[in-house]
Amino acid sequence: MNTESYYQKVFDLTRLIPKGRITTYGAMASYLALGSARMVGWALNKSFVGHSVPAHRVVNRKGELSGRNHFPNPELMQQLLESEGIEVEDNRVINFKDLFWDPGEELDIDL
DNA sequence: GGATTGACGTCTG
DNA sequence: GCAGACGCCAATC
Repeated sequence: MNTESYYQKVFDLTRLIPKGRITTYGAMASYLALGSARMVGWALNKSFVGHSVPAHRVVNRKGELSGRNHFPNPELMQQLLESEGIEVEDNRVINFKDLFWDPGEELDIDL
């Protein structure tokens, strides 16, 4: 059973995001049955406190780097995404729909 | 203890 | 199709 807090699940799921892929708050919230995408954002906000989580791979429904402002450096998030081969323009992921990773398809990594 | 905010999403107009 | 309002649940002030 999961004695961990709901954000612990978010941390784990966020770490499972394959490199070069991104996901949305709503997808994670739906998969983890949190009830609201805001809970995911809340969890990731604490993720920086003693938790190394690739939160830069998590964007909103619009593929927008909404949380970049909460990073140590706003440009860090975009830089990390570009470093993984993700194209980012105007704080938004270009091939967002193509790079979108669904929590239920975590086995669809490779290729 | 109450009110507001918060890395969002969906519905209605 | 775009804009605005409401809803979610938890944490912080």
